[in-house]
Amino acid sequence: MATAATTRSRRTASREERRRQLIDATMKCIARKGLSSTSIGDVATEAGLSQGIVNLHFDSKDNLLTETLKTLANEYREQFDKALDKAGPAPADALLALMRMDLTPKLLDRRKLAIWFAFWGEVKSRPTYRKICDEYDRYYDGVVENLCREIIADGGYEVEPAVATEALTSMTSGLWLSCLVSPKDFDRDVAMDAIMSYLSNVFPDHYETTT
Amino acid sequence: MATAATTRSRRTASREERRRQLIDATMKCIARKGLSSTSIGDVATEAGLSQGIVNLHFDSKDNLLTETLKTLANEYREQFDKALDKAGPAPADALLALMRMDLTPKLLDRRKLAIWFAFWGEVKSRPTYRKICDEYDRYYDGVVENLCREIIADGGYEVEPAVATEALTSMTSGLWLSCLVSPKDFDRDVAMDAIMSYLSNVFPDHYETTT
DNA sequence: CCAAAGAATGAATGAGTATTCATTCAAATT
DNA sequence: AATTTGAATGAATACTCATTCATTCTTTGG
Repeated sequence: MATAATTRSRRTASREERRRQLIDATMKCIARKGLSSTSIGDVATEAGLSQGIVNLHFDSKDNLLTETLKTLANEYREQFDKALDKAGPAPADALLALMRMDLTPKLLDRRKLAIWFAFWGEVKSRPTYRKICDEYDRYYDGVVENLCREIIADGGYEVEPAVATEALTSMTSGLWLSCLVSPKDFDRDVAMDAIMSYLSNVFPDHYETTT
Repeated sequence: MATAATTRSRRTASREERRRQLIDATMKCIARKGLSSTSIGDVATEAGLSQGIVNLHFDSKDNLLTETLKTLANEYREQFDKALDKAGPAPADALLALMRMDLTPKLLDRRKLAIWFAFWGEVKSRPTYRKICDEYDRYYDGVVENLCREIIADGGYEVEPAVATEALTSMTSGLWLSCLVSPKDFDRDVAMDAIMSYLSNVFPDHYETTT
């Protein structure tokens, strides 16, 4: 017992703990190697566990990936709701807070983006992925559209709420792509300015130009 | 034409013909089954040819995929250049033509989008893909930025050319995602309105509001 | 302290797949 | 026709990888 000092972390963990640990490992692998070359063995190794562990807790690789996507989407939603909560009651403030959130370093991190795009890349051929993404998107769009509607009513602007919503939400996901593909050129401030150029020109009374 | 191999007359085709045929088959497979479950055998079957054909013409699967991405990017660039050519000399017209092109049914087709996103999904883990995408993007951004610069100078607008460019190009790729994930809800007219809401508010003298 | 239950292992299995290459075939050349 | 050239085939090879499961290890409750 010379090596008694090595307090190996508990060999057994609760079901939820292990699932979460494996999902984290899956995300790391996808970010590093891509979805197409992430094997169940890679995930187990990344988690420091054995071959069979994934099927023990998730039954299949397919299921593991679906659960990973759900977790990713839930994490985003938590950020989203938290941003809404923190923002003041004014719709203009809330909308700005949501836009800022999308460019938060925590989210706008190439590893995280890589995972989102990995799943989006399979959306067409995997209806399950599409449904998950669609369901969450619908929620975000609803919130943004309501905010836009209030701002438009308040300011007497011409634009349709649905149109402004589409413009803003598209812009943020497009900025993500830009960050993923051209990390060298990508500038968070320019990205935020791009969003502000929309807000301050379409909703001028709510977002004064500071220039 | 169910399969490309309808012309059974010639068993042998020129090198370039076969390569193109195989790339087309690859695109179809990626759109249908996704990148991760497209095998070299699938591609050969889709092309109506035999197992070994891909490695005969492309040496490796990796190379086939890289060449497929290059072809996809070239096709986009052709559309881009053609749209620029057709548009009048006025920068505002040229910019509008480019935006319209991005929403052309020919490009905004879920099968095509699925291929783009499939490659973007692997960008982080495959430097080659990233380089190809980045290189083309740089070209488009340059053209759009020059158009924006001229429009801004002409209209005396406040916005930075780089900022307007980021806003517009991000919006179009974001709209693509929207079409891929929520095809039911996606509306081409709303998408075009979203772009117009930017143009007509940021460059009001160049894009009059028609409402 | 001892079972019983549950968690984790890791070797074995079998399906799938990229790549190779000896052979077959069609067209061009002599 | 006979020969040469290059395209195409498809069976064989040498992998990788998801899944299974008998066994081993930990914890817990009596």
